[in-house]
Amino acid sequence: MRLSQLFTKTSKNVPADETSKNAQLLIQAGYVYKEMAGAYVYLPLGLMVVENIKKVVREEMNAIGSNELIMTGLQRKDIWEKTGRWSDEAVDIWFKTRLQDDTELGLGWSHEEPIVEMLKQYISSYKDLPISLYQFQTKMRNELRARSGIMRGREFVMKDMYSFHASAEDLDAYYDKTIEAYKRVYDRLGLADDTYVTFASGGAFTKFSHEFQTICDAGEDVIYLHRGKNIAINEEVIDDAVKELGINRDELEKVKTAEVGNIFNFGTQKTDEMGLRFADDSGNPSSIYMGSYGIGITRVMGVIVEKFSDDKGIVWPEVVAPAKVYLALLGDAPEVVKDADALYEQLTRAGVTVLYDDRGCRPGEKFADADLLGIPYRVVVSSKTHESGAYETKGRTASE
RNA sequence: CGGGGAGUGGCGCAGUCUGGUAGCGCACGCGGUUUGGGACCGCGGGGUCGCAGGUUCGAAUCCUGUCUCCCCGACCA
Repeated sequence: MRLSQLFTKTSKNVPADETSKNAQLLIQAGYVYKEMAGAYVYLPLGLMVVENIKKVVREEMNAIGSNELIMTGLQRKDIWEKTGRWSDEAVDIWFKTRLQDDTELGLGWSHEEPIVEMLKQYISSYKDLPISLYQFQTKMRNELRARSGIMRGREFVMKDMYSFHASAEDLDAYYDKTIEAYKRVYDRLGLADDTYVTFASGGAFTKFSHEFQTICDAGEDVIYLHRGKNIAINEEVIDDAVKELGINRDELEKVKTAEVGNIFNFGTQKTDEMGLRFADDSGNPSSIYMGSYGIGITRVMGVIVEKFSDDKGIVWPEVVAPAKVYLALLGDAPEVVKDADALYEQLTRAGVTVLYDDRGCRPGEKFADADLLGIPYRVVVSSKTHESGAYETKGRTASE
């Protein structure tokens, strides 16, 4: 992409009404625009990052046999009433609205109930199981207080996956498979070193659910960690977990984290409540086992910015960066422009993503923007490089 | 929802205490000089001070109400 054609620009001033690092840097660099508290526009560069994260997640979910779909943002009241989760007492973050004929609707904050309802039409026999489905959805949650920039919004992009099984064993096996897939996701996103599979509350069928927690000062969670044994426990279940796992609490280190993913074993509770069943090999109706697995895509983006930045700006891991190379054209000498144009084309043809800074601004501004934007590699094309016949390249974090 | 802070050109701020009809930096436009780490000089455009009401000859400034934003807490299937 040519920067001369990009409508956003970087700013020297950071917004005063944001104190979180991720929001400041993302707004300053032109990745996001704040529409209101907890709701951000993903501008062209920001969208590229979101899509890059989604690509990694998509590949790993596909690899464990899940099917992608997109469900609706509008949701039916009657479906959620079946599990008692329509009421504001049960779920206090609902955005609700109504049709012109006064029919009440909800804006999706999760899709467990709707997907179970939908599957009644597609699952009838054990031959139809197991099934795993996922989507990237904009979730709407009426949080009391939005905060931490894009890390906790009222509207955010989430990957949610749901799996359905004929037996508890089959669900357990898939649950474990998903844990491994999630590990690969965070590994590819550059977060592996600081991300822990964490025991947490909320399992309906098992004692604990699992969360993926990334060490991050801007996070909202606290976990207890044993780096050596690779054990992590959310503060909310620390007493139970210590007992259950037979470990000494004193050996655990207390750290602040951000929840970047979670997985739930629902057992047959939800499918039973909603009447989703299958015929086993004897033709008898049987309960279906369900798992639910989430990754906050935009939150992950925020966490990455929080963790990977320096005094000059963002330092994106290569897989998520909006481009791999920042091509800085210095000066406007025709032969130099020709060099840069040619290199841009050559790299693009070779499948290397490039932000081509063909703007008429001064070198210092281009270097500063390259750093602020956090592009992994910078290539300079100038009259000097035209003379020498060699381009200058530099890694984002390399010193001059 | 409780506590604290803040709303003044697109962004960052000063001015508010001690009312007299708005200023600076960035950004933007024009001209010129520049051109390897966010250049410099000159000229210029853009706000009526979150919104509503009140006090006053006169309100960004005082009073009342209200909306919004940020931080801490509570909350977070």
